[in-house]
Amino acid sequence: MPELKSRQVSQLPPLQAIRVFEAVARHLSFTKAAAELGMTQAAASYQIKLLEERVGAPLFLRRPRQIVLTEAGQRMAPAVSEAFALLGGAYAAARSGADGVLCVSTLLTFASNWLAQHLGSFQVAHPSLAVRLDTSNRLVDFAREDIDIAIRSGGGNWPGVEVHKLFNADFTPMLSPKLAATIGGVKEPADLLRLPILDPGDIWWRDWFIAAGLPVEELAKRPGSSMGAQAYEANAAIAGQGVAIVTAALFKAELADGRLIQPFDLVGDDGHAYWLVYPQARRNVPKIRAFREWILAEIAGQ
Amino acid sequence: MPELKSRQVSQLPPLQAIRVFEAVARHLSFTKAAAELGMTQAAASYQIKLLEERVGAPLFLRRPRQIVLTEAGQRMAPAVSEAFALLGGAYAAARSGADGVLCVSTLLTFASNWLAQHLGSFQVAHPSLAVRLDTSNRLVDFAREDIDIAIRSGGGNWPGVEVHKLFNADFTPMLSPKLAATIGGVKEPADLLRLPILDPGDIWWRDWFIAAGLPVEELAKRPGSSMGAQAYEANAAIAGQGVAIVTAALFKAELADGRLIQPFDLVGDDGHAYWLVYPQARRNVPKIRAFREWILAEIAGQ
DNA sequence: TTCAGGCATAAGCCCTCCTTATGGGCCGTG
DNA sequence: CACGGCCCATAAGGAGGGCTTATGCCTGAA
Repeated sequence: MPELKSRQVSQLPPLQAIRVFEAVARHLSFTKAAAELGMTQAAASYQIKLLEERVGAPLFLRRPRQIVLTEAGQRMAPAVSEAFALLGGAYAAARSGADGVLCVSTLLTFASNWLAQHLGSFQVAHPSLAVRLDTSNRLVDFAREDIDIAIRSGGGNWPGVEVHKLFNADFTPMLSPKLAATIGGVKEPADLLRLPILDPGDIWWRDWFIAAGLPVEELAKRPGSSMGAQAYEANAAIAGQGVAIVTAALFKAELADGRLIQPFDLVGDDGHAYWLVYPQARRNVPKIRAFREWILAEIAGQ
Repeated sequence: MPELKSRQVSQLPPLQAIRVFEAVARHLSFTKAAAELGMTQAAASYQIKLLEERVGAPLFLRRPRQIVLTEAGQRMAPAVSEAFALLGGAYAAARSGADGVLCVSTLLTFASNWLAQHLGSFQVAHPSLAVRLDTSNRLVDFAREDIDIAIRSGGGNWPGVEVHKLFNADFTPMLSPKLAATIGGVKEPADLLRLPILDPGDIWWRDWFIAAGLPVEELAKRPGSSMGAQAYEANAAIAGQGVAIVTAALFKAELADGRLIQPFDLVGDDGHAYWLVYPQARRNVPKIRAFREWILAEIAGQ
């Protein structure tokens, strides 16, 4: 589409030439401007000549020891300088601004039970980085959502993204000590059958029942009601409403202070895990690197 | 100097990519922006990808039927648009501004005796063009002075410039009728010897004396005092102070109304002429073309 | 289900733009 | 007054950026 091109070219200045012009106008020297721009004096001369032909008038007067702006050049220089300052500012803002806010997409339970307790140390380590949490159970698509990094659970084989395993998504029943006491304590898996089971339709219950040698049919009999997130079911369990099956690693605090107890060492594991995920192409972006290094160290150290 | 280059590149955005970004951000469409810029959709996609890598963050979210700006993109877009508006304005101003003022370097006599009487018709024909006269006898150097077009006298063979002959710089004696009357009229060349001669050192006098068969030695006897411009000597002649040797074409008005008379048809001609001169490279600049066409027509028509 | 619209990607080529090399003009200096 | 230095212009040549063409994928509409 040559006609379009020519139209375009005629109404917009050649940008590289303008960049050179700006520098030359500032230094009033081809040589110095070229040095600033990291090119040779000849290149600067070439670009200015190009621009002068485009504008249709000389922009500089070549005097013996120096150059000065022509009338046309004087008209152009201030606005051009201002425009470049704007561009530089916008660019820097986008760069640092992008570095200044980290958007983390995370699963609800991970956010409330792990991030909430650990994020403080990240913010201490990176005071200039603001973290914006985006809680969602969807599998985030980095091309479609404004997300820098995500916590996902699953098999870990997603294309186009870098993944780091945080911990296995194992699962084991948990309940409040008070509820356990109502039946004189939970000693063996079968004791659970005497208690309400939260979200009995969860595949995890089935797996765990099988592993524990309990009859799976019992699950089907129960009223099924899922709350959609481990954190909610754990809260229900803490409130004494039943037994939840959750990932132990996410409830260390509750286990430690006795709000929940884990009656059996037996944990189920379907091979799923919690993963840190981000686009491969962005692995070296500072804020992403910072978050990755922090979370991996934090997980390893706890 | 690779280190300079890399420094530079890291602190200034890639301009072509930014230009594309601006268009894409405006249209929220790669395809439309590419069309506006006169390139293919693939090229736009390529440039945006490049810029996103440079910025370190995606600038657009690719949604099914459209794209939207990311946070980083939103931060960048307004300033970038503004910067381009500035650049466009500056460029246009330089272009049209340059078209709006025509700087003419002219010889003093030509200015006062020809341009002053004719320029009006040029300004009527080109009301948007302001003419700035720069009177000087120096041979103007277009590279060093802010001059668009010049009137010169001389042989007409200057390198690098376009020349058009206006009229021959011939020369012939002129004097006021009153002065002629003091010796009973000037009938033949020898009569001049009885009158004061203005700037007898002028080479033109010598040439004309030879052509007229007068003794050249007479000239050397006279007190030499040059006024440096034909117009001044002509004024002296009009005032009756002596005989001047000037170019007839420049004094048509004075001859017509009788302030001056040209006693002899004999004119000298050393091959010099008055020329219109401008840089070859700028022959198609509108204002230069306009002035050239006007002055040639004016000269031819009078 | 098919079609159309829109973006991404790969391969390849052209042309821009930069470099090196050289020359000219002007200044200061010995 | 000649010489060297500074600065810009110009020519020739080469490398790589950036564009095009071609193709694929995805999604929403008919």
